[in-house]
Amino acid sequence: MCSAIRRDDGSDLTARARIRDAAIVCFGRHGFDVTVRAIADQAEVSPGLVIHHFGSKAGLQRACDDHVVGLVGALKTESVTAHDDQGFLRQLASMEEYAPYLAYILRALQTGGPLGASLFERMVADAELYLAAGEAEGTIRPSRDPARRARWLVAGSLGSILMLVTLDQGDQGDQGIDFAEVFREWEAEYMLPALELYTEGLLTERTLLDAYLQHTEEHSEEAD
Amino acid sequence: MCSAIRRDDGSDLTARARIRDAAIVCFGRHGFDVTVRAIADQAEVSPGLVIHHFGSKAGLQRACDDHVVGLVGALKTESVTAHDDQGFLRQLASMEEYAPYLAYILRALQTGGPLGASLFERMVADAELYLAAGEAEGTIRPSRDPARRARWLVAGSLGSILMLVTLDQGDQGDQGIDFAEVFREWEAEYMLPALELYTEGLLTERTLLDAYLQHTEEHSEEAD
DNA sequence: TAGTCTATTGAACATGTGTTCAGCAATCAG
DNA sequence: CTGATTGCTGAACACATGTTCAATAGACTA
Repeated sequence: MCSAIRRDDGSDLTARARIRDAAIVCFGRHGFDVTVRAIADQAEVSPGLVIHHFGSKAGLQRACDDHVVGLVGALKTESVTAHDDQGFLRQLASMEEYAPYLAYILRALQTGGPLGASLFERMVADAELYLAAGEAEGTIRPSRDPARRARWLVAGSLGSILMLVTLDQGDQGDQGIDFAEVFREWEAEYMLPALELYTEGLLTERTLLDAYLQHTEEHSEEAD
Repeated sequence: MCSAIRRDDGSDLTARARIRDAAIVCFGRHGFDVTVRAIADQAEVSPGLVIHHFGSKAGLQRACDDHVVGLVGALKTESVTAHDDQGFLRQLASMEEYAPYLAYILRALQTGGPLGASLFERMVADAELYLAAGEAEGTIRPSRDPARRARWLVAGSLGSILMLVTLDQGDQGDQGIDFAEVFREWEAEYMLPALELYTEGLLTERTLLDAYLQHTEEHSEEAD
């Protein structure tokens, strides 16, 4: 019935699971335009079987999305981390075996679509919680609009990582990117300016902020 | 010889130029996977002529890249703007007729490749100049590493815009995105948290920054 | 051992896409 | 008007890719 047979190469996964995992690897490495045949090769399986199990390439991608969100949910609940706004991605990057999932997630964020959007919203919500906690214990400055600040921070740090990965590495030949290495490099390059900005700010005067606050205040009065 | 004939619809461009412009529009709207047939339709021209003029689809994209960098260079020299780190993109967005080029540029940044990388470096260089000028006149705080700060700021703001555009809008049907509108929305959403962060910072204590500075100092001593 | 069932194959099909090429029409020289 | 040059067409070709399906192999039941 179920062919979860132990195989010669040591893997003991159902063919269905093997195909899904191979697809996650391929999608992450080469983007969502990889051919079904390439995925089938990676899974050491015929192209027909891929369709047989998932109905279509779109169905396969949906299965991958579902598997990834499930995995992300498990990771989140099991470890109450979220130590900073990139904590979750960092956690993934630190574990060698999760590299394919990280690549898949970054690809989803880069491409857009429902998975990317939902993951983004999730990270925004986490960041908001974390910032609120920091604010409560006095390490984070209060904001006039905490929700938007959280979105802005996540979009900025996530977008910057994505941008740097995209511009630096080309297609990287045929092997995946070492994301642990990427995060190390990112830290070496940008930890200093980020901390500088976060503790000391960028502007010496309040004029721009005050002008903006006054400007919006006037507009909200007009709306009354 | 040159068939720059005035046409019925009012355009007086060479077919070559018309194809190039159509390609920029299509690449920007739908990404670099658009078919040459779609481009040919947009240019009201046969698919064969596209290849005849540019040799291949890759050649066409190269021509588009060249045209865009030329246009960017012209814009930069003619107006000595760069009023903030996104000044250049904003300038493009403010001019209705440049919308296709803006879309093309964002697509190039999102996809990676030589054009995206070179544009990014260009913006980093501009931001560095602008920040140095602000530092000289006292409105911008000095940094321990101005070059990296400029990169970090550009990657963050550019990446965030790209991220928001990507996640919000799907393929947007068949018409392009109104980038002037996008920037307006972006401003309404994130101007406040950005200004807050830039003037007041995020952290209340210097402990993280000081710890990092001490940590790197120790490491540089080890290197001696 | 024979039979059945199901996971799996791999060749074939339909479609989409980049590219080619023989020919057409329009312009211009004589 | 004739001939020629040239920009241009659109049908055809080669190939890649998602998908189908008849045939196969391998495991389990009796």
